Amino acid sequence: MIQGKNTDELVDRFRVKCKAHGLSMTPQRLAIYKAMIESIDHPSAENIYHVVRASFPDIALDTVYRTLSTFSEIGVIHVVEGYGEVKRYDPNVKPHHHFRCMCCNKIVDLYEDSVEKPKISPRLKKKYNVANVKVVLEGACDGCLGEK
Amino acid sequence: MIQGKNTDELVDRFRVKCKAHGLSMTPQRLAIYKAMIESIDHPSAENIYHVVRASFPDIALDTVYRTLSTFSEIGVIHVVEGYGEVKRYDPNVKPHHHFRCMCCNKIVDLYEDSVEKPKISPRLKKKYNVANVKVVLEGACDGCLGEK
DNA sequence: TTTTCTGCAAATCCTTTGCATATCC
DNA sequence: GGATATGCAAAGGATTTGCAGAAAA
Repeated sequence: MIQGKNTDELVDRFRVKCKAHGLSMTPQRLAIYKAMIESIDHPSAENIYHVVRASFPDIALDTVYRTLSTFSEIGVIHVVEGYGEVKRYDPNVKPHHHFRCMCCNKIVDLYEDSVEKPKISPRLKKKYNVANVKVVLEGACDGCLGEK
Repeated sequence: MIQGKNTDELVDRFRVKCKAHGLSMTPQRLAIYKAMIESIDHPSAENIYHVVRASFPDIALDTVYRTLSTFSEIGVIHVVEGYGEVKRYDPNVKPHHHFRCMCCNKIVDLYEDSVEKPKISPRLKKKYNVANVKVVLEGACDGCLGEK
């Protein structure tokens, strides 16, 4: 559950946002959204499918995929870890950060002098045995802006 | 090319690291590694495959996959963006950060009070039209540590 | 000569798509 | 009633695997 929110408030906002984007409110969509906000971990499409099947035995997995994709398009949810991109490799094994162009997916190395490592509380560092910290700036590169 | 490095130095270290891990030095592996360090952007397996085919017309794509996977296991390269994981979704659209357990892939939301946003130079912010900054702490969660 | 790699082909896994029917507004 | 969403089935793309022959130590 999201910090400092309750289900009803979230569902209300969800309805408003769907309407604003001209999306029909179907029981499947509502069930999928509710399953999302009641999830503990950050679920996959398959996870949500299994949860929603309890109330909708006939729902299809591809409906879940389609619906989650729609939701992320209208900003009701976000995709984390695994953007559907192919694997990319980096020969640079020294600590550094990345910029990623949201438009063409170019990735650029950034070094400590331009991006300062975020400060993490010692409590957190210990709690999660933090081995490394990744910072990714997302934006648009020159090439992509030039095209517009 | 990696900041402040030259090819020979990198290749030497590569040879040492392979030997240390008991890996044979094959011409394919050398060609793949060289293609990696000479790459501009962070290449995919397919990208590397196309480059290496210029000198090794018979190399198979799965060899490239296998080799890159081996390289990342011995720490010669890293995987960036797209860890081969399934897509995961987040119902929390407020700005926040993540912890990811490298062992079980659990993802936990972290808020501003425990992870301070990294400072980014205005030059960089402008250059890349930075829309958002993602911070991911990687480590091991309690559950995974307990198992050992 | 023994172990380790490679290429080939096939398999697997995740996700998307086309289409007819059902549902929403 | 017209537009939109769903379920079904099949396709698509990325990555992995089993295996036999080839190359490395």
